[in-house]
Amino acid sequence: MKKQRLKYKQIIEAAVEVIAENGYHASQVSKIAKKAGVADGTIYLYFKNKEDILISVFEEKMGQFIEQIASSIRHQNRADDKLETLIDKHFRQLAADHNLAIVTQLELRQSNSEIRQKINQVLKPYLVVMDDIITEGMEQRVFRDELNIPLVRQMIFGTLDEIVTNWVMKEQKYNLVDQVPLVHGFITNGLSAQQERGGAN
Amino acid sequence: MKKQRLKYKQIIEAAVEVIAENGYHASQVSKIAKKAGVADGTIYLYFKNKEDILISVFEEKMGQFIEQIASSIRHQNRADDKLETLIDKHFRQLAADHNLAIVTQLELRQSNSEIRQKINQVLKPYLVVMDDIITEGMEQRVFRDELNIPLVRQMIFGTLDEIVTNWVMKEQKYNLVDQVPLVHGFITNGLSAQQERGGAN
Amino acid sequence: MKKQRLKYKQIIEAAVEVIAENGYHASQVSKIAKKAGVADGTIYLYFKNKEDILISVFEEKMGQFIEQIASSIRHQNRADDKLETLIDKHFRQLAADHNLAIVTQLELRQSNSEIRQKINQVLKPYLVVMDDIITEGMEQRVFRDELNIPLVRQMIFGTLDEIVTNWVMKEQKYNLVDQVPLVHGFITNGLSAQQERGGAN
Amino acid sequence: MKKQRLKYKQIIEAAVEVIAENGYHASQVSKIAKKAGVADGTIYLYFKNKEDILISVFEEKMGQFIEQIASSIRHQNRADDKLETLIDKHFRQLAADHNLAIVTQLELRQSNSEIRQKINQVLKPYLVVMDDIITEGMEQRVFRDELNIPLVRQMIFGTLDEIVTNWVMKEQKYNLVDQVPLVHGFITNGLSAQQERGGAN
DNA sequence: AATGAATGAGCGTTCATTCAT
DNA sequence: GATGAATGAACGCTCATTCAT
Repeated sequence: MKKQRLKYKQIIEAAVEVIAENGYHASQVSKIAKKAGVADGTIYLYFKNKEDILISVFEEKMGQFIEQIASSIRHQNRADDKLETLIDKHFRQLAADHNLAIVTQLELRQSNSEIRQKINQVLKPYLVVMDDIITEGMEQRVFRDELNIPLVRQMIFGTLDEIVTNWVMKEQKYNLVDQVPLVHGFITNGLSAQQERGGAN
Repeated sequence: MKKQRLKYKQIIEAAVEVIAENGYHASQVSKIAKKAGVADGTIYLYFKNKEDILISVFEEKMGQFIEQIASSIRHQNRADDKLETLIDKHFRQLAADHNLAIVTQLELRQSNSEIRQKINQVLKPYLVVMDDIITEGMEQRVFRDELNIPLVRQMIFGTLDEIVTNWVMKEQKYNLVDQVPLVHGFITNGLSAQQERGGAN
Repeated sequence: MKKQRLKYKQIIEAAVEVIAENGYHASQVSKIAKKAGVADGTIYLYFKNKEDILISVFEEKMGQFIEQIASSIRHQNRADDKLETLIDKHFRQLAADHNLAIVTQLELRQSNSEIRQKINQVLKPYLVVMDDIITEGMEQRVFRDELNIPLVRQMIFGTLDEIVTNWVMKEQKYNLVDQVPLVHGFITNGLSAQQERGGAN
Repeated sequence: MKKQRLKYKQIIEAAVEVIAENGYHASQVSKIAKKAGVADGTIYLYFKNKEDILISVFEEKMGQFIEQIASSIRHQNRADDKLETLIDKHFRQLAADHNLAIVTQLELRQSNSEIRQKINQVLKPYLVVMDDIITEGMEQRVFRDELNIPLVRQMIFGTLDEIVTNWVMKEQKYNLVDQVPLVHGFITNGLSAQQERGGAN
């Protein structure tokens, strides 16, 4: 399995297109096979079952997605700069591939909990990247130091994810990357040393 | 239809239980009927079709959910107090009904886009509540005044939603309501008057 | 059962209308009840089951139909005059009640063989009327005398029935009664003393 | 679809048998599949849906039926000879295939109007054959020349159809083909040059 | 007599997966 | 390796009939 890389890739790409075009529930294996230019049975030479296709789509696409972000922040020093880059790359990559955005934000979420568990495994390295930024931010005293890391990471991820999902559902009518500074401001402010309540003095 | 409120409620409750126990895709109408203690056909005296059951579950449960939050903040004045109450009630209500939490955070999201559209309609009043708080916060100068309201609301909703989803997926091992102050702090900080970047050092 | 004649009639009339409007397969008992202005359950105080309604419709309507024809020919003497009257009344009555024509020619034929057997029982007196005309015609030497009565009756009935059915299916665009002389000519010719083959000239 | 002729034929034959044995309404797809020796799903590789099976049965069987009649009369000259052949072949073919006779005369008529419309389309060539004979008969002065062709055709078809239906309903107790001369005599007499009314005496 | 809420059996169709070629 | 015909389990919904009121 997964030997001949070419056909494997073809099927993955076909799956993304088919799911983006037809929606999760109307994406039959036979449609993916047709789009990939192979026979239905051939799919099963490269993937264990339909579930495996979906997870593999996520692995392939998210693997690149995460690596792209990780490598972009590698040479940066300040946690809040890293965070800004992370947000920028997160938005930029999804804005650049509409099909992928549709698939990851809307369609793949219709899969059953078992598949979603596995998808979460794939996301784990991304969460680690976030956790590291938070830790660094606390060390650098860029962020408050009493932060509950998993909680903060959930807040950041939830914020980014919801914004992208809304953008996809609004049929990508506006420019997602334009939102980066606002989002970054919101998050860094939220994480920085606490002011007195109510602020404005 | 929807005449005899009693049986209608019975079926709604049964649906929540069945979906929480079996997962969205394994929730057959016949299972719901059995759990509700009625015949399969009886379901269709109260609901147009299966889809209608699911949407009604959301309407009933989220209707209460939102109303509970809305009425709790009605008598409060400060936007950040309102926000704290909103977060508290949001978490508290889902923490109090584990089945409902599973259904809304995990299972109902597997529905097709048509159902999800309708679910989003039900959520709309909640988003309005949030928008109002943000507007008030700006007027009261509790929040910065140049905020992009829809964007901020997405960030708040995304934050809360992701935290609850994580809590549900972690099988509710910890106390969700305990997280309220941290989350509230994160958000109000994020929204309050901007400090110099990076703050402390 | 069949006690209070009023409601019984109401239901029969409603059934004809419902079947004519909706077609046989879309004529649910509940629709007939609604049109008749009674509760579903009331139907079963007057009829054993749905099948009984359909047969009763046929009994009521065809009873009149046949009686009308029988009484019209009673005072006539010549078999071929009787035949002409029979054809005329047959066409005239169905032309006068479009709903009935639709129901008897098209819709009731979609019933299963069991019901159709019973419908045929209702038709029997009509066939006897035809048989009597044929017998008389032979005695009067208006028709050939070696006729196979059941066969001839089938030919006559088949001829009339097919013509009416075609007229109904053509949505009654032309005048059915206008066809009487031609049909009568065809049949009496067919039944009269045999000429040499190829006939007249 | 309809590729591998063998299985297609198997299913058609199975459908005829199942319908003849069980009646139209008790002929489930699964029964047809079982009788044909294929899986339920296989049916749908060869037919669009159940309706398509029924129409195809009619197309296949009636196609042959009509072609058989058409080719038999092709080399004949006199219209009344052609008519006799038509009646003979009509009766002979249905007498030779009892299942087919049951299906076409009784069961398929229970189908809804949509299917019956399509069945009528299939019959159209047969009606054209009849129309041609009538036209020729008039040209050859074998028949009267003022005939209303569609009406005459309806009378002929109605006659034949009713005779076959009666024979089927009488459970085929007598020999259908024996009736040919009588029926032919009735029709040609009916169509030949008019004698004075009442004829013989 | 009349109601109408409740019942529950019954079936066409889809589609992931297999396997003979 | 590649094919694609064949498989068969699974389920939402309808509607004639009943029966407590």
